Amino acid sequence: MGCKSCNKPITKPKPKLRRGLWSPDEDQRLSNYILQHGHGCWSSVPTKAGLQRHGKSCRLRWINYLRPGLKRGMFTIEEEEMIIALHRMLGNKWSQITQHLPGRTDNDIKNYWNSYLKKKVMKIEGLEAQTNTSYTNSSPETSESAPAPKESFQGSSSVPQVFDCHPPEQTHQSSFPKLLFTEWLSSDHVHCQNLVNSGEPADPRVIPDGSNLNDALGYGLLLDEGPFASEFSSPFKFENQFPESEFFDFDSMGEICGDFNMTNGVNYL
DNA sequence: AATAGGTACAACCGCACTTAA
DNA sequence: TTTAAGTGCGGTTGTACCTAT
Repeated sequence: MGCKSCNKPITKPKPKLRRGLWSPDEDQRLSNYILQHGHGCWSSVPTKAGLQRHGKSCRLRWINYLRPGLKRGMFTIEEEEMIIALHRMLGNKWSQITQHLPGRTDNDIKNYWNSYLKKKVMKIEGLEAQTNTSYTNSSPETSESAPAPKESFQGSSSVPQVFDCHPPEQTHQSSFPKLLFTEWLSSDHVHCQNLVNSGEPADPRVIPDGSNLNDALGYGLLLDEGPFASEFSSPFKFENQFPESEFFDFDSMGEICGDFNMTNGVNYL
């Protein structure tokens, strides 16, 4: 069978294909080709771009490294918190988590999680387990092996999706102050610096050491009160947790992510 | 200075899904 | 309906770099 998009039969891959790290020259070739012609059928890209690589390898290189608009460098506190929160809800659905972090790739996020965030979350949860034994739902395996929730997201984010969260009674057992996710993020410009610089949250709603968002999302603290509770109309919803009118709005997260564009001077596709 | 261990990042592998013939 | 190729995704591995001993 031929390639769907280029309508040409694809010859079997050449036996001599390069592997391993990409050279600057290869990057340049691939980048030039795709910017001029688009990728079209990935399997034909290497040939047309003059590369001795698998189409799959080209695709990965483009998506994870060469694609315009990628954000390089350290993750911000906001991104970190968002990854933790999303991972708690979605599990290892990196592609879905990536949709809410413009400029980051699933590979970036996956690597960051595996190398750093996972340990951080485990540490936080370990502390929580020590200090508050009532948080039994915060099991380490949730973040460790992170199987996707039974009703986890399937398909694209444009399709209405339902979160399967913890039972609502937990909401009222927590000693932590209640905090809207978007509300918390809206104050990020303030509290993040406070957290980092002073070690004490300026906002009493914010819990130090990055645990506030985890707890808020993990124990159903979000959206049951607060100034923005009535403004949400997103398809995202904690089905078993909130009244009909109270939704968890990822569109708002997207707007917040928009700040990244501005602050980093990066244009995203 | 040498080296072992840890970390971060890039790339590959294999599976599942989609789609066209 | 079947089959084969393309594509996407998550898991894993390889490697360069850093740090502690």
